[in-house]
Amino acid sequence: MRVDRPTVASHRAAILDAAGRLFRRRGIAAVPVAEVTREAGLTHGAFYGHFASKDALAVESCRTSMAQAAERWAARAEHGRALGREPIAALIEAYLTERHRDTPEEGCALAALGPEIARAGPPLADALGTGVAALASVLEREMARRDPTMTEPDRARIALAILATLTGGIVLARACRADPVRSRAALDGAARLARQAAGLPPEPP
Amino acid sequence: MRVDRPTVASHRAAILDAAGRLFRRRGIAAVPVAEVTREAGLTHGAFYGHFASKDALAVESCRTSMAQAAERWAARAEHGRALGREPIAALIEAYLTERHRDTPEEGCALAALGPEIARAGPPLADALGTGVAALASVLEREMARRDPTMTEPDRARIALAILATLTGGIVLARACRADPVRSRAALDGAARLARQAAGLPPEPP
DNA sequence: GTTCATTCATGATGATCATCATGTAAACCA
DNA sequence: TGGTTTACATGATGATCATCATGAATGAAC
Repeated sequence: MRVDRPTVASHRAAILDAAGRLFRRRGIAAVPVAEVTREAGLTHGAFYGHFASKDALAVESCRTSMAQAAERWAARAEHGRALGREPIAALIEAYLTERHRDTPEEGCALAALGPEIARAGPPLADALGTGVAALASVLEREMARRDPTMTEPDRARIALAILATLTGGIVLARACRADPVRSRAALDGAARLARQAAGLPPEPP
Repeated sequence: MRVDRPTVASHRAAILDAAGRLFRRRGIAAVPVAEVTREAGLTHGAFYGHFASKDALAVESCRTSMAQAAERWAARAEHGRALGREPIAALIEAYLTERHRDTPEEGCALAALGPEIARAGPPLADALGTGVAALASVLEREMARRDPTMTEPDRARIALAILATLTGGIVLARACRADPVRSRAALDGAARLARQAAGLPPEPP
């Protein structure tokens, strides 16, 4: 049963989308190819017509997840600015939420899969590195806009520090999920510190 | 071939030690039981005399890795103080190093396995949660010592913020390992921010 | 409309593992 | 010291997967 071209494209997109969600929720190694295709409305046999291997899917999935995250960040910063909100503060608040902690399948791939992907070989690990650069550059751009006198290395360092605190905040909040008070405090503490790094007042307005 | 009691204990310890290193280096799912026992100088058949299952080993391994880390932190803080160094500053500097980034098998289990373990069921995830509490309490103790007027929730929040930045700093540095300059900047930026969170001067003395 | 290429479903195949079964030799104990 | 228990090695077993092979059905190109 052959299908028309747009349908083929939608099948590929569905596989990629299902993989993005399943991988972030359960880890790449823990998700069988057959489950990804089932979630996409296909059977396992259809898979290798779209991707060369599970590894290739992981690379592509990492790439798109991270690229989408960078776009979302840029859009959220812009949206915040349009509402008179400090863009970086808007990003921080949107990131360090209980919702993000509890729905990794819709969240940041760096926080959900960072260690697993970083352990992988060059093609996959490089995709993550590229994604990290994209996220950092969103933060750097916003900082440059606010304080054009800051040197580029300083901007980079601070952007990465914010990114580390955001990622670590979610990882930590998930790690102590069984203790809701502590988990909540991890989100709050990380958010305050990230605001501090960005030179913003400690309290959300 | 039976072995005497002390040898049995040393075999169990060797399995636990090998598991701790292999799991942190490659991830729990990626390491076969047979490899753990081989690394411990035994064969796969010996395993189930010591642990009920691979899952049980993972729980025990997480427990001991985190407990050892908490002891190491406490000792390092003490050692720093003995040398006239600010204890939290000493912890931060020891944590955010290229060596830690490059040798996960000797490093922090939270940074190496946090997401993978947090996804797991209660017995394993709870072990991580307990470990996080232990690490946080080392930081809280030091902060209480420096500023006894601080409220307990504030201490907890700041301790978790520091922990998030440390963990995130290593995760991030590993994620962009292919770009040495950026990776180094992630370590430096996270270290500065962590010092700031602790109320210390930005520059290492 | 006919032919050809292609997409998907079904059903292998072979590898990798976790776990279990069995035998053996040595430690423990009476 | 002799009988019993036990820790370990070897060698299944069965499950889970990634990947491949085949065939049917249908879009696409002429």
